[in-house]
Amino acid sequence: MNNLEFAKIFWQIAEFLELKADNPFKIRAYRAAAQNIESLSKSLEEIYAQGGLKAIEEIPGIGTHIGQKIEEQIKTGKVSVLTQLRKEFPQGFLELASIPGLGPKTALLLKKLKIDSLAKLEKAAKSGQLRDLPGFGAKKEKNILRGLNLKKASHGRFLLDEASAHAELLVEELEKLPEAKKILPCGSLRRGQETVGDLDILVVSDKPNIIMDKFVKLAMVKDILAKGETKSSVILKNGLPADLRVVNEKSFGAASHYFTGSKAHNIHIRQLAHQAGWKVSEYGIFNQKGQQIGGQTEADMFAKFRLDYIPPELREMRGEFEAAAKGQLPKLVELSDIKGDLHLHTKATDGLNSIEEMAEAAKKLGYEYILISDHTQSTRVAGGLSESEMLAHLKKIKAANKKIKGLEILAGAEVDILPDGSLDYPNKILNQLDIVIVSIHSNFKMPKEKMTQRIVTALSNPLVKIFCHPTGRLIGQREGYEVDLEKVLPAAQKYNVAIEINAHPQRLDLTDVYCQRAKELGVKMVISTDAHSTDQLELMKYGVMVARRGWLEKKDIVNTQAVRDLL
DNA sequence: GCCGTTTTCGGCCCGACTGTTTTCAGTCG
Ligand SMILES: Nc1nc2c(ncn2[C@H]2C[C@H](O)[C@@H](COP(=O)(O)OP(=O)(O)OP(=O)(O)O)O2)c(=O)[nH]1
Ligand SMILES: [Mg+2]
Ligand SMILES: [Mg+2]
Ligand SMILES: [Zn+2]
Repeated sequence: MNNLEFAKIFWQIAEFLELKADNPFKIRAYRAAAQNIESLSKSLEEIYAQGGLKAIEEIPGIGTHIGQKIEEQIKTGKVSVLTQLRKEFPQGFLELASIPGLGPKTALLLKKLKIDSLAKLEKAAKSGQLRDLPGFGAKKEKNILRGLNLKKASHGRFLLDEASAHAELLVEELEKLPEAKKILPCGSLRRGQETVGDLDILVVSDKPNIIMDKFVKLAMVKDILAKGETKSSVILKNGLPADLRVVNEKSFGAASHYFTGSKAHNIHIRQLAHQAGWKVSEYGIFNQKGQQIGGQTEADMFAKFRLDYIPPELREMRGEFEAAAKGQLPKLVELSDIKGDLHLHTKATDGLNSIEEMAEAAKKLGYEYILISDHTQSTRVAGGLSESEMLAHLKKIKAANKKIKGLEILAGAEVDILPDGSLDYPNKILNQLDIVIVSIHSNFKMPKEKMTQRIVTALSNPLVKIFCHPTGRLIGQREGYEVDLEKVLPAAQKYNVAIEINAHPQRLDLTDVYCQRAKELGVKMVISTDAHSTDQLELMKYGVMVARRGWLEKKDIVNTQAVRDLL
């Protein structure tokens, strides 16, 4: 069982306990444990195999009880508490609480009335059965119907590029309002999380009512969920929800910190405030008399606690406070550090543009080099090149490199790793390439052991320099193949192969927590776009975000180096 | 259920919006 599956056990236990109106702090404890398990870069199974229950209990947020449940799952394949809870609730009941605006209290009430599925709820609401319940009324009943519709129409989480694009559009609209003095997109988007649930936009203004009135009337707004004088929530026409928060200038720092999150990070800084005899809210840092003593700038939110500034991408409760207190935060890699793109395609295979077009676009980004890396023969669906076609393609790349000044065009290929771990071309072809990058495009459904061996075998070829999109996952479409990164990463280190952070918003592969692990193991990383067209070269920023979330610095990233120092 | 440079017991972040209330509960950020 992988860590995400372990985490899911505890997310579910938390959910069930909430629906039983159990102790809220116990529920929070389960959620904290789930969150921390998702942040681990080593598998619980492996931690357990190496250090037993004791090692498991050293994980933050995991104590004797949750530790025992992990042990039970490993030993017996189930957690009896969860099995029991599942029996207490009818199938489909959990879905009720996923309706926006309908929480655990209401769900519990509905259960008593035997309304325990979405269909039954809809029927009850439509026939006016809910309005007479205690604490209910006609409006609440209508809101439940609206919530049902919202859930049906819900798009789920959004990829980073679509969320970013809509944030930019929304910011453009808000910039037209003279009452808006500052506008800052916050939330998971600012933290560079791989998917985004909603936009969280902060505005500074002394005229919050005017901002709110104009905000909810914007053409891009489809539905208004709530509207107050400091906070409003809407759904945009593309289905993306957006929250707007308006504060005074003097609260800008505290509010941007609050609204950027993460929630767990926020709670921690509020606990630090408590220890110092202060209080932190989105309005500032306050002393016991209630006077504001800080929080006008975001930097001050850290400085007041003797912490170095923690960049948004690190605010995930993954050790950032300890590092900031000791002055040991990494100096994170930046987009402007990137000197080239080492994974791109042309119309020789499944790309849209020519070598020259890709090169010109790369020059416009200020790059020093690119690697043309088209597909190889086994990847037929992508127009993979036969040996002779590749040799001809090579000549074209070399010719383009001669022709185009101010950019080094390196000749490479994204060589398929065959099921037995051998490569799609013999070494006599690979020898002629400047840089060989490799990846898996077929036979995804191998057992973990075999897949791991397949990859390690490929990486052991001394001509191989980069392993691309190492897990093969496509966000929202398919899980990655089963692979033991605890073996692949050390192999990459041993054979001096760099691991790719694929910057495509649907891949973002390797993920942040494994980037951190790779760094620990001394593995070099490279950030590449896998661009299939000139405009996709600009996806680099999303890969940089992943690297930053993985605590990586310029020196950890191969393509921040000059071309002569590459690999 | 977790956790401890004041604690191994008694805390656990703080505030906005809505609908139903006549002072607050529920839900959410
Ligand atoms: N202090 C505190 N802050 C919270 C809480 N819930 C949310 N926040 C803050 C931190 C979040 O990053 C920010 C925006 O909330 P969201 O629900 O939109 O979460 P976020 O953007 O992190 O993730 P998302 O991708 O939208 O699911 O508000 C909370 O319970 N307490
Ligand atoms: Mg959000
Ligand atoms: Mg939000
Ligand atoms: Zn590719």
